[in-house]
Amino acid sequence: MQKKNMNISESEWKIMKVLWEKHDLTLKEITARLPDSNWSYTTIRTLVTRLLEKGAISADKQSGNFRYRAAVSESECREKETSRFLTRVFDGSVSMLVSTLTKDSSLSEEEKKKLIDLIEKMDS
Amino acid sequence: MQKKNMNISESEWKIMKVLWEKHDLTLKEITARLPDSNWSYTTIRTLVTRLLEKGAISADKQSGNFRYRAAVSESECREKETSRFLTRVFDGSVSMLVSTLTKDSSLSEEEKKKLIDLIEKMDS
DNA sequence: TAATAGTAACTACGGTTGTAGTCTATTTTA
DNA sequence: TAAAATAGACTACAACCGTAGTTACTATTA
Repeated sequence: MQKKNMNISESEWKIMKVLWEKHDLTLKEITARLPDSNWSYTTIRTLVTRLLEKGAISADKQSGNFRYRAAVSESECREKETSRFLTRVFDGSVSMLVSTLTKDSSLSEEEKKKLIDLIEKMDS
Repeated sequence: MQKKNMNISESEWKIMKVLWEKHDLTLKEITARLPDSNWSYTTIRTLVTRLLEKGAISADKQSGNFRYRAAVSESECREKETSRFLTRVFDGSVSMLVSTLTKDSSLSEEEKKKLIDLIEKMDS
């Protein structure tokens, strides 16, 4: 509905990820794609309902059961979340964020290469 | 108290930032350093109390009023938040995050330079 | 058609967060 | 010393979040 400044909670993000990967899924299919969550069926339903209320996803019942699909794009949500996060934690300073990222020991060599690649391309 | 997996909310972050910048402040001094917030005195007090309960800050009353100081470091909090954020939004992929950052048009030339600098130094 | 099972809707409930008021104790000032 | 200001403790309350149960509807199957 509103779509502006919508807030997707941590649990809801997991649902969104499923629907970004593949859309027009039924609740059952969503559930099947969340094997690592120990959520009950009703919990997943509640999350889906809340996302519907927020306008983050839409429901469509052509035949049989409702099929749900993301109504907002992954990149859009990522950008918004990143922006909020950046402001809250790093006062909007990208370089401080990246500085923290590079300090993180869990950064693999491969990731580092990708990073460098990205930055190099960005400047061109 | 607990210190592990403590969650600092958006509003609470603003308090923490003040106390990271300068410690041993009284409530009044904290308030004075939050000119952009329209919080009432009691709101700030509530936030400070909650941070105390969470163990994120400590209070000390040597003489006169309580003086508050951060009990957790800024870098520690930033790392934790970054890690949580990265997992939630980017499935832990640093390169996807950086990719999103570089797409952000609000990135200044100066920031870009800093970024490149950071990455170059990181690899050495 | 009646029982069963799956789906959707409604309800629940404690914890967190944003935001702030009131009451009480202490300190300062007239 | 009495009044006023200040600080701290306790209380409030709605929205949001994590998690899930119960009820009602619908479709399938015996």
